[in-house]
Amino acid sequence: MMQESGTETKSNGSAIQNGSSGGNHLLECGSLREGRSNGEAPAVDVGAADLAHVQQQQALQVARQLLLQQQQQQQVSGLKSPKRNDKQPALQQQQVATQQLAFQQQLLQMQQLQQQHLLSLQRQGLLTIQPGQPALPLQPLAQGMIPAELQQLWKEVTSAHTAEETTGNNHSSLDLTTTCVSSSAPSKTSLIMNPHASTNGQLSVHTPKRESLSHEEHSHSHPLYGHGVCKWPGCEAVCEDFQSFLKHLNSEHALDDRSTAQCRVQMQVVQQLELQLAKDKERLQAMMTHLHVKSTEPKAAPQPLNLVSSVTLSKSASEASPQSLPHTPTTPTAPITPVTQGPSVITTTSMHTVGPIRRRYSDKYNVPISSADIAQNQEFYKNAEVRPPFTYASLIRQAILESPEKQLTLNEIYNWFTRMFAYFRRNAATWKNAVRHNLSLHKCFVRVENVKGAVWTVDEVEFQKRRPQKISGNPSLIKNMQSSHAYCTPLNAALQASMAENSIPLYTTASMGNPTLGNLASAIREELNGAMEHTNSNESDSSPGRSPMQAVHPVHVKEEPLDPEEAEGPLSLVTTANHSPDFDHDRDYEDEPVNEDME
DNA sequence: TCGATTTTAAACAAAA
DNA sequence: GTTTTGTTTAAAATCG
Repeated sequence: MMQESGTETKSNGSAIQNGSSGGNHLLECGSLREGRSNGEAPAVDVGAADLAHVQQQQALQVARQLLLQQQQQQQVSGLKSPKRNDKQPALQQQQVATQQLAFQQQLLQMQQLQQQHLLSLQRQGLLTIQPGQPALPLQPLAQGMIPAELQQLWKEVTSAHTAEETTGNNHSSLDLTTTCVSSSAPSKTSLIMNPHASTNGQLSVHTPKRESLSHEEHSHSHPLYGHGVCKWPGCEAVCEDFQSFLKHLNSEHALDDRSTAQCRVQMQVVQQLELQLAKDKERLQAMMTHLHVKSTEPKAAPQPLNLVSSVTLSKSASEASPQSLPHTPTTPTAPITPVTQGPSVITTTSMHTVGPIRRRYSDKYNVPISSADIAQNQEFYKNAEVRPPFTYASLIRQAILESPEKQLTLNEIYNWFTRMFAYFRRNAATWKNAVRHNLSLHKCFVRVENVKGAVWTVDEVEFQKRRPQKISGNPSLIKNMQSSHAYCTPLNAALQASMAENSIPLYTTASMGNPTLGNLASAIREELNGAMEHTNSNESDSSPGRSPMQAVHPVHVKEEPLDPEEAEGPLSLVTTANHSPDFDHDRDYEDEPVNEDME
């Protein structure tokens, strides 16, 4: 009973209080982050140099353990002698040579496994090798595993072996601090295997602080254990408790070729992600520089470019959530709608300083084109409390057309709004009133008495009746539209590639996996093609502008008049929507009370 | 400047 | 009686 009624018509203040976005948004945030932390796109916050260094350390660590393990095995199998020392240099040398050979073979195996895995990743689109990069990271075991390094490593290991023997320390537990201390590389300290790792062969760099974690804490913070599942790459074995997890680790992920290779692969994955992130950051900076974007906070919440130049937050939104935008950490990506009205200065605060600004008709021609655009924008608006640059009528229509039966109740329309747009998770009183108002105002929305009650449908004919002549007669708009169409594709491709390269979960699971988005994509293609068709019929029949799109996504071209109403944005679509709007992928919102019973 | 359109606010009534 | 739904009016803002 907390719906907008009562508070709705009084002031925004109460509506703001009723707004669900705050808490829900945090939930989204958590969910998203968790999704990302599940392996696909780990948050890497170290510099490339640091990462490389750590990886190098880890590589050395792997190799050390391989050797130590071999040595131990040999000792256990009878090679060890109580008095084996310098008195038998020839025998030892022979052993050393054998071990070195085996060691190199192991390295080779690891390298091959690693390359296979990377190839696999590349095939899956999880990794993309840039043209400037080598086709595959063929450098031996990542960085530094050159022959000289191997020799150095071998010296370390053998010296450790000797030290172990001389100290009489022949128990099976390996303490690599000893190794490091006694090695010729004193800088490589702090490589301590934790108690768990010492038994399971887990490779990790632990700080003393980490070492001091209690068992309880550790069980909660172990990066390979979470939600009762082993998070070892490709494992996902269910472990009821931490103890069973440890057992599982020891049994299934012991120190062997496979585990070490997987470790190496993981390192490579992280490295690739880091490299990609760095490249994309650089790319973003260059783009923003090129667009004269003033941004002192590159990590600030991304903003849809079109929203600043063409459409920005409404007055109520600005007043209601003056800090919502910069505090939107979950935005996976900004809409890639291009700016078509000249260079605009985009700042992180501009949206709040502009005051009441409304959409322009020209937004129609700023709409993104490709499915990736739609998907990305969808994701953006789902997570960022940014006002979508679409009219209420367009949104309502889209909501209805997405429904399986092309009809929705008012409450279902409400839910669609809140589900698809974070912006509409607050100020419910305002926008719900607007929705109702639009439903009543526009003739294209037809109320139908149903068995369950009243539902709303869309009268497409009526919808498209409205002022079709306006667009075709405006050369500037047409030009905008075409130019937009022309250059937003590479933008989208770039983003899509970037997302794919980084295997951002949002992209793969939510955007691409959501049938609604595909529906939106096809719908907008239709709309655009219709617009282009219309445009071209008025100007010239040659249609170079749309050819790229159609080459990739041949769609039906609708001969339909465009009207400002439907043309306000990506969601104002002449759609043949036929997908079920069951938002299985939107579980972030499904459990929100706001969706079931708005405020 | 003007007309068209959209958004926002508000009042009101009917239905659930 | 309360809430939801639906209608209508009005004003402000935006854009061509």
